[in-house]
Amino acid sequence: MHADSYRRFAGRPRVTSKPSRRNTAAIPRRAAASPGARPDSPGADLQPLHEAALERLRERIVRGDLAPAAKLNERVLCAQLGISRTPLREALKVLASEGLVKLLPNRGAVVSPIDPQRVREIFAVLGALEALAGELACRNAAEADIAEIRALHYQMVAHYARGELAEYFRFNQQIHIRLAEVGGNAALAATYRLLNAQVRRARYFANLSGERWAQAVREHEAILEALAARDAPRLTVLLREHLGHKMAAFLQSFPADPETADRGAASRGGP
Amino acid sequence: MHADSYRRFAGRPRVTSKPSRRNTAAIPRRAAASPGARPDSPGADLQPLHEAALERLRERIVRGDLAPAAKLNERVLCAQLGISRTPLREALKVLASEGLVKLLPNRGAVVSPIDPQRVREIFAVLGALEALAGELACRNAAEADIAEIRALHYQMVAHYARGELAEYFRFNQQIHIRLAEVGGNAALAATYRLLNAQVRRARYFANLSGERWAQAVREHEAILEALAARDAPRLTVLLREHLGHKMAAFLQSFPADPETADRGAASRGGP
DNA sequence: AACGGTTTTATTGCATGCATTCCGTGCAAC
DNA sequence: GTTGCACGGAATGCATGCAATAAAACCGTT
Repeated sequence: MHADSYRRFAGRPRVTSKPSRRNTAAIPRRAAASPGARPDSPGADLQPLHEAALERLRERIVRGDLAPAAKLNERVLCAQLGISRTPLREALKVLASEGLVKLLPNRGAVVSPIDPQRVREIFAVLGALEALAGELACRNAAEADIAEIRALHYQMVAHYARGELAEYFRFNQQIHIRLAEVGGNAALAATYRLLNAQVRRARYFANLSGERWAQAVREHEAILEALAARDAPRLTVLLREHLGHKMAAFLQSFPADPETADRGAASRGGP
Repeated sequence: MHADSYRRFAGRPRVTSKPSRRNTAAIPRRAAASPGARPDSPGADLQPLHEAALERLRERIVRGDLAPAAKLNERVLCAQLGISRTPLREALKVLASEGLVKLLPNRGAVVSPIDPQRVREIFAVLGALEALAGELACRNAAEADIAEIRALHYQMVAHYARGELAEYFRFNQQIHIRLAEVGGNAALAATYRLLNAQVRRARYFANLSGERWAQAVREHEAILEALAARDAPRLTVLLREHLGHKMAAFLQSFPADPETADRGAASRGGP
């Protein structure tokens, strides 16, 4: 990881000199408005520090920058983010409620360790959510939405062709997120994002073989076509298979306890 | 502005080395400035204040004590809970991430208003989750789990027979929660609880007619029997129908104008 | 050297002070 | 009568200080 990624947040090391004006330098305070608004729009509301810290920390955890089980020292994070402990602690509480951080009372916070059993469980829930998402997408998505997903797909394929794993994965995630969004159910999309963030961290532990990677791309291709044809039953099956393969790839790195394996199994039931 | 003098001696020796009891868990009604002894309950556990505040506020919101769209004044809540603003604000941030509270930057927090469209969306997600929960319950629940749900069911029926709506509803909720739990998927249960809490508040807007109430009890009866028989396909259908009826009952009686969200006691003792 | 208990140190949890922002109010201008 | 704006009270956002707690270091005893 290049150190420059953090430079934007280390710009104000002297917060403690005297009671001065509010911190405005370390975390660039951009508009908290809906996507589409320019970050530097004049007159836009500034994002509160606790919210900025939340997003930065969540990003770092999901990206694996902050490794599972890593200790989160408040003082260190404050220095890195250039904020005081109050907004940082507010952010940590939210991350804990999201499941990305574990709070040990009087002993600080750690990044949630990756528990294979828990990952299995989340995969099962994601399976149910994706099935619903697929149905809603087939029914409600605008043609423009599908076109956008197709564009994302081609970008993803381009990165696949170049062997750019990180970029590939980014678009891969975007496709799944958009699929959950275009059905028009915001609560579904939010829930999907929440759970997806928790398993996204596990991707580093799944060794993506060349064959599996190619297969995943083919599966995405089929998913896209089923969506374009608005063939909900077929899309549901494809999504379930795709997720099952993804989980299997993960479980290869984390051997499963056969006794409890079926507890997290993806939902059955024919289309 | 007064330039407050900063004490330079940071290494101030600590006076106390005695194992003094932590502030409290029950959240005292008085200012915690005095470290003096207080006749607190003997079973005082060591729950942090922000966590205790979180649970209390969540309970009050879900129960409707804090009505939808009610303004949450920090100082008032601090006085009610007997804590300072720091842990209170941490709790509010978590409630916001759970969707029970809406934060208006620089303008405070309000209890999330009940948006019929959002409730519909959540019902759809709950449907997908209940379907998965039913399958897992049929497959994995221990006989003791089913017996426990049956016991809850009978208690619920008893309250129905007495016309005790609040108690009936409490057991009703417990049954659904347990159903999500006994399948052994903790992530599913947590997600279900999270979303369920958001729609539970809407129950006051659904006027439960005598006929609908009786029908709901019959539906629960059938659900219980399908679970006892571990008939997953039938259970899935029953759960979906039950949820559909619940949503229909809510949507029928929800006031057309969302501004009528003014029932319930917003805050006792407030101005 | 190992062990139990005590002091030290680092870190968390909470309360509080202060600057900033928002909103209502009153007054002036149109 | 309406609009615009300055002013003031009130509430929020954040930084910081202090107490409480757990881990680490210490130290004498066996």
